[in-house]
Amino acid sequence: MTSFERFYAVIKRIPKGKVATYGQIARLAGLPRHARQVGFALAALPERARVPWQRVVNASGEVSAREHPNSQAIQRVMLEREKIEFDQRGRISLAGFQWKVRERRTARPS
DNA sequence: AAACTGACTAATA
DNA sequence: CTATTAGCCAGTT
Repeated sequence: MTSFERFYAVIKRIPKGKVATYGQIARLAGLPRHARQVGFALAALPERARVPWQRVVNASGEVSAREHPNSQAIQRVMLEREKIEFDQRGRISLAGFQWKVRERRTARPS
């Protein structure tokens, strides 16, 4: 399994209406400090893949810039369509919209 | 094989 | 709050 596929698997679990950061994806995939690789994986993502790539934003809660600015706008529209709100500066409140998930846990909490 | 390149981040000023 | 910087690391040249 490639690291890309591990990232995709995590991203697929992001619920509609929530977002996750690149670093968060990397950590959940078991590959800490691979945030940049996550972005790279998304850039390489084939259009046909059913991966909610639009739900991945940077640690500041904004849609990251990229080579083709167009898809950036598309991403925002897709998120707004999921009822995610942007402030005047184009940022999402992570406090309210970030996907919070329990990290892997080995022991059972009684 | 060495250099370059990011859809990144946390720390610092 | 914004701007800069130094880490980061696999895929591409």
